[in-house]
Amino acid sequence: MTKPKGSTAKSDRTRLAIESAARELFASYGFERTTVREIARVAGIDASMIIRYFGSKDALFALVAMPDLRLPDLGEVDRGKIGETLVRHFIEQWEGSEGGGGLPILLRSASSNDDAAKKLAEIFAAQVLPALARAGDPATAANRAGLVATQILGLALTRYVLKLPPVVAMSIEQLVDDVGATIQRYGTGER
Amino acid sequence: MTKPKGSTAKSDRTRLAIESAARELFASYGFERTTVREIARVAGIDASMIIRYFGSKDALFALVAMPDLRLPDLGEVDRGKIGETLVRHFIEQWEGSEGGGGLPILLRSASSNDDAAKKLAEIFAAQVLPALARAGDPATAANRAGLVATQILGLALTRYVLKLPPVVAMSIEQLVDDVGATIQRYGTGER
DNA sequence: TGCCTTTGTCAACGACTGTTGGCAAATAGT
DNA sequence: ACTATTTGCCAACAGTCGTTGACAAAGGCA
Repeated sequence: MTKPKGSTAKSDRTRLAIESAARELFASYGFERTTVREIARVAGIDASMIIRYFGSKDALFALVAMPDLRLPDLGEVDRGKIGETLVRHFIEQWEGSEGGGGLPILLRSASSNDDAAKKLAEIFAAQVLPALARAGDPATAANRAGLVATQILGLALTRYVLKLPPVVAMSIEQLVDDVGATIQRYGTGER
Repeated sequence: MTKPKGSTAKSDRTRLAIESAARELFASYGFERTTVREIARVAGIDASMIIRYFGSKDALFALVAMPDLRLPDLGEVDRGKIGETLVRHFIEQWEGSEGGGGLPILLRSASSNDDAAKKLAEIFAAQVLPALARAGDPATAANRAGLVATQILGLALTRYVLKLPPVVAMSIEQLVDDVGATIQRYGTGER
């Protein structure tokens, strides 16, 4: 084993440095184009340490690409402001520090990595779907969650991954207004 | 030079076989995970031929990843059916033969390939933006095109790249209805 | 002090990548 | 039929990838 009994070891700093570098590079370049040597360079240690600490590149990716969307309880927010609430929640998380909670990391790699795509699907099934089940007829929850996914992931893709100029240029408030109205309609099932 | 004067050469069949295999593999696995050896295997020839015919892997990709969206003239369609028209146009193109006109190819690779992302931005600026300029106030065209991009690319991503189950399960008519209403609002600027 | 586990570097492995040059077979032109 | 060009395969290159094992410094504990 590589792990001692306690967690007060001096090596925890290295461990965190590796995780931090991995998060940054995976988010910027995706899984395939991020090399363990580059992660090691940013973390300031040797590439072989990464294997010893985490077992493999895949294991390290699986560890840092576990997004927790931290969705609010939609049963407690104003029925008419579900869309606005959701969009603001996502944007503020993405705009915030440390890679926006891991979802951009997954999104970067999901297009060319089947495991990442599968994990993204699980995230939506496990977090978005149950949250939306409380915001309308549970029988149509999967349908509504799918529509929400097309718009939320499309927003994340164009603004943070592709960086399409007109989408990047828009203010948070405008996005909350325009996209929020769409999510409101998709999420609740209202016409 | 590798190209003779006329185009009646027997080698044109090989050229087309390479392009076809490249389109298929780039669309399925993206630029990074598609190897020239695999393209050659599918095309039934040697890998070195690809370099001789197209110069490099990048050049081949640039050639097959040139989507022409073939957007209809929005100035001639019913003002209230712009969203429906656009969504149906895109879906039918994607659902159709030969990789849906190249946009999925680009989308697969754009997440981890800067050139592909840049080209995708150009496509939208050169094709979607002018088409939408005729469907509302030209001053807000960029803004509206950006919003349309978030929804259209999000739909393509979730249905054809990530293959999220609830999105895949939806019928074309339902997508035209639900997503079409969003595009209608984004594209025309109406509330 | 001496010992043993941990932290780290270094060099190398086998597998893979895009790409190149040489040479056989097929084909076109005359 | 003879020749020159083109089409194709093969072997190999230089580079990079993830991963492994050996071995040197460092630190805790007796």
